[in-house]
Amino acid sequence: MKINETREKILSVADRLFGRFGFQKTSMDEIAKIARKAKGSLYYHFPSKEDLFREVVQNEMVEIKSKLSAVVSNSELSAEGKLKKYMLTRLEVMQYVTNYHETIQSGEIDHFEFMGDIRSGFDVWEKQRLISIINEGVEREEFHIELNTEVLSEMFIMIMKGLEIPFFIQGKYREYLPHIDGMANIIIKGMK
Amino acid sequence: MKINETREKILSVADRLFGRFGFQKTSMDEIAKIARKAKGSLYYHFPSKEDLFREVVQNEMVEIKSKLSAVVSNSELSAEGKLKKYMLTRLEVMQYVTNYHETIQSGEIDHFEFMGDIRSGFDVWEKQRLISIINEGVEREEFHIELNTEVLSEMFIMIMKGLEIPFFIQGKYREYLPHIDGMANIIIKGMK
DNA sequence: ATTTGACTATTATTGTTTTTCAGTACAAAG
DNA sequence: CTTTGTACTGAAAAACAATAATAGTCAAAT
Repeated sequence: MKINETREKILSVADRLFGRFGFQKTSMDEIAKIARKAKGSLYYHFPSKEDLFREVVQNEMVEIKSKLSAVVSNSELSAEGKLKKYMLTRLEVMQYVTNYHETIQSGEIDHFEFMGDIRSGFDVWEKQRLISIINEGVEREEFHIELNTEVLSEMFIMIMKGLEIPFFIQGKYREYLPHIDGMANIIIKGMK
Repeated sequence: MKINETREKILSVADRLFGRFGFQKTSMDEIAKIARKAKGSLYYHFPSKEDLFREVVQNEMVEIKSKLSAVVSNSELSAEGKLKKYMLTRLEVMQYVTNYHETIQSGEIDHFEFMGDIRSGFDVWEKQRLISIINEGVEREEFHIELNTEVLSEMFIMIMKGLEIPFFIQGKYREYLPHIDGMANIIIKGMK
């Protein structure tokens, strides 16, 4: 078995278990056992449990960005379509990145400092994508905005972040979902 | 000392202590001691600790509704002005109703069933006020909405609720506040 | 270079004892 | 009618100690 296969196996099992039981209630022994690897192997590939968790979360982040990038670069969509699709995709994809949310749910958000780094890194990334969509809309004369593009994208992020908690933590995904499109419509109409 | 003075004294001390330490970590003995009343007096006026807490929360609810009602019935404001002021006032006033938030913060939201009643009662109340503002705006031809008034007010509530968590639990009041007005502007512009 | 499983020091869990606390009872007094 | 103080109970929580689980190491094997 090649080195990468072991690594990937560990990561995939860790992803599943962390996602199901959270960081605390998943032991390295359990990961090792289910991945059919010796615990020593885990520590050969990852310096610590926290580092393994970080890598799992980072992989989920790559997944999120990839899905959202596909929306941003979809040339078949208008700027308006991109904004709407972005919101929907974000909500959808966030529902499945369980490890990313685990730290938020478990009270101590800042227990891992790297979560702060990842989060703020994503904030910067997301802001740039939204700015790019909005600018595209302005260039194509789809949007006629009065506010600063930067402020506008911050607003969008604020609303989307605000929705994360009722959607996932409080489990109102199904309850709220039907309104997302109408909400996006209002906001976008306000930019026309 | 009149009967109501004792009652009020107990309520005011309970409000302070519950707000500071939460329901669990505030004892009836402590309330009695600080209010300079005998514990028997507390149970003469309130059947149980939970009932006392309920009354404290209900009082906060009255406070919230009173502040928001003032906005809704302020004849000097346009419908647009009312919507903006409503959002700002709601965020502002929520910051100080600590007991109302206590149950949200402490994980078990539905620990007290009466909280659910109070919350959903407020939801109904709030929806009606927003509908009334929006209808007023439509009548005065300030707004030209395409969506159902009811759905629109739900949207507003959704956004405002979404903001509660980052604002109070995650303490981003100061960080987000400057953007509220711009956000309200966009949404309102989308209704014109 | 990788993988392994026994080994240790630390942390978490469990079970037990002690203390705290909600709620009651009541006699006395304003 | 309202308030007080004291004493009480049963149930829940805090403190503590014994036990088990687990993060991380390492020497030997592949």
